[in-house]
Amino acid sequence: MERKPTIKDVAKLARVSHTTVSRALNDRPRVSSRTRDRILGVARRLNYRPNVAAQSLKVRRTKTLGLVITTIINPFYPELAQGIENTAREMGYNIMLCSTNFDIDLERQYVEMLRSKGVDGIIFTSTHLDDPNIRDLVDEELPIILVNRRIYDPSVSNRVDYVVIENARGAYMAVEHLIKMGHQRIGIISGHDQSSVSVERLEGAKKAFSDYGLDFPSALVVAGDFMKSSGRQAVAAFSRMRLPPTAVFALNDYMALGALEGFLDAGFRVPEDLAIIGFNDIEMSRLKNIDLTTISQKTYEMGSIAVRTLVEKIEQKARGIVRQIILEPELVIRKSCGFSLRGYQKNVIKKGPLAPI
Amino acid sequence: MERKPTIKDVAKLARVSHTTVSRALNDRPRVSSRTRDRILGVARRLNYRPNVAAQSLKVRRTKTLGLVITTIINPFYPELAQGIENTAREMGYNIMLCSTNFDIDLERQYVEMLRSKGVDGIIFTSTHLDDPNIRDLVDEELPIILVNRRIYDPSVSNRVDYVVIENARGAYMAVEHLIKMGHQRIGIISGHDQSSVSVERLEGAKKAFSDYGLDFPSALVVAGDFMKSSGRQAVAAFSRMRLPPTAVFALNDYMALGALEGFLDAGFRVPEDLAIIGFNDIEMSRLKNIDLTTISQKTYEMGSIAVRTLVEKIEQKARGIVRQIILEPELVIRKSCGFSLRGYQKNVIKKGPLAPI
DNA sequence: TTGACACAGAAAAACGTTTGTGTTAACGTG
DNA sequence: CACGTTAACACAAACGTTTTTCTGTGTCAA
Repeated sequence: MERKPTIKDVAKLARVSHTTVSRALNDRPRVSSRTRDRILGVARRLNYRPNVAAQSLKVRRTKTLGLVITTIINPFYPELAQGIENTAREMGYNIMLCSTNFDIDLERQYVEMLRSKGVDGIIFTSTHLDDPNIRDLVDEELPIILVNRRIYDPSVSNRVDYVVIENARGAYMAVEHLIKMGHQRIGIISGHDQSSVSVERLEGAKKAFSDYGLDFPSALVVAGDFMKSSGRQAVAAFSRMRLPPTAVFALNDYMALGALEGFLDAGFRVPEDLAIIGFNDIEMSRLKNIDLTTISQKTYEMGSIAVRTLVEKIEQKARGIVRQIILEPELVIRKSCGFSLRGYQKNVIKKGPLAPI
Repeated sequence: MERKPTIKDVAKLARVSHTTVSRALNDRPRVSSRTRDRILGVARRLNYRPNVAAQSLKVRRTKTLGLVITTIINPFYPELAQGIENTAREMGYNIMLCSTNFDIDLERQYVEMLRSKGVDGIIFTSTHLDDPNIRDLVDEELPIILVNRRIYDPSVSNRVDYVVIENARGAYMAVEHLIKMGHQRIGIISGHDQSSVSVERLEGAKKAFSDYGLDFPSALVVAGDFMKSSGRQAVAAFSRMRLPPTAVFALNDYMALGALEGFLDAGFRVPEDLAIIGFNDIEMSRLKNIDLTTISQKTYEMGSIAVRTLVEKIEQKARGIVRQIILEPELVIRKSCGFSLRGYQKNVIKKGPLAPI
């Protein structure tokens, strides 16, 4: 296997210095169009491709972005990843995929790898509430953007870009929907407690209860971890309660689907015996025969926006400006809460929040 | 933001030459353990991290693998990607994610990018039957491995590594199951015709029909593209037929689920009125209330094996040896074919293949 | 006719590593 | 005690680019 042609090989054949070749290739001024064409011709003929390692050693950028996620198995992420990858490609960047499996130490290792490999920026979807890895990155001014989750650490939280959904509002809508359907004993399956998503959705839920004059049912909150199996396990916990819930809000769809399975296995009918609502609107939830009522967000868009924002920062156009983008959630009513069964009107008309939202 | 520390900064503080630092860092012989420790200490103190661009410029490897897939949206891929990513990390490699959206020209662009970035090897899951990009790569002896799909081009097919499932056998099992359940008019939703997966599953299906003394129902074959929506569209095609099928074999689960939706929408009951079987056993198929009967394969394993095989090749341990690995499919009986409803025995006992398989 | 000035191009330095070749000093060994 | 060996390290070249600085050649106005 003969060596790959370098810029010098091109130079030799085109009878110019390698400097000139570099200029021609990069469309820089000081080359006549005649020589430029000649050089380009030779380059094509040799099938020349620049050595990116050498380039980035010199210009200190790699046109590569790191993407740090927890696990691509969680069906929320593929759509996000697709939005990220497509947009990155359009903008001339590649994506380095890193999955941390929820392990903050693995996250640290990955961050080190990414920095060592000289990525131009990092997209985080695995942020912990006070993630030390992110704190370091912010301090060192490597461009990063947080997606879906954000960081609360006050020393960095207002210096870092992010794009998230308005989780509190989405959760509010979810719980409100259940309340309007006539439920009072609403179980909640929470998520990983180091995730802002969990905190904010819980907070939104609380506000809904309070606005409707109900006590927050702390006893009905079961800990989950955003994965399907934990939804299933939550069902076991619910069924051991003296007064089990009549409806369940799972902080994400994946757990909601696990819960759905659990309830069906336990002989419940959904929505007749029990209502379930989730959050995210992943593809599974949309399946006929599943038809999970949920809060949707523009996941693909979120990824796409994240990349555009990050690249703007990298390419200096937005240095110094902090961009924190919050997207709108939307209630998607399907069948898992019995809306069509019971009729919205009957239960609702007389039930508005006690105070305006 | 002050410059990142280089090997020379470490050298200066440790009062040795940068050569010695390099040796110490890479655990090479010619350094006394006393100086090694001193150097390591300084490196840690400075938070030194090697510049991978410079390294790979010198040693011509990047410890990075390219992963080329069609689209991560197809739920078959996340599990595969997870297997690939986890194993790669364990072996010290990073993954560069590229999704081609089924566009062979985009695939070419990606391959160029990957080569330019100097990846040590590429994992392909988007292979076309006679993929010119792969042909080129094989000719240039860049280590690659094909996953899930393989290439037929005789000039390369026996020079390239791959790990696939025995598609023909799996499809055989699927069709056999339907035949044993008493079906004769079996519709088939095919996949992308440039994919070996499609060809081989079709072939396996044919053999099943022939072994059981049935004609291959060419008229009942509808073209799909492995995506869910095409499964749905296939239903429309089926329902326009004079003699519609009583059972459907979709070449993958994703299309099977689309078909399932289509049939349910059209008022069919599954499995009572119509049986559906898929291929891949993606997570969606396992959902309660979906319960798609299908052919399963060890997807995560497949990714993991692919990486291990590729890395072996890269690290010279297996240069020259061609490794073509074929995994076993397995029939997973759930509810979409009515097995439990009708009872296997009743229909089957007297129906064996006419000739031994 | 002579500077001034573009212009096209070359030469050389630099990016941060790794590695082959020197160089020195200490240490045996006969 | 002279000589070879080894350990421990330094020097310098090299990897393939980009970029700054330098050089030569026309061209044009004064």
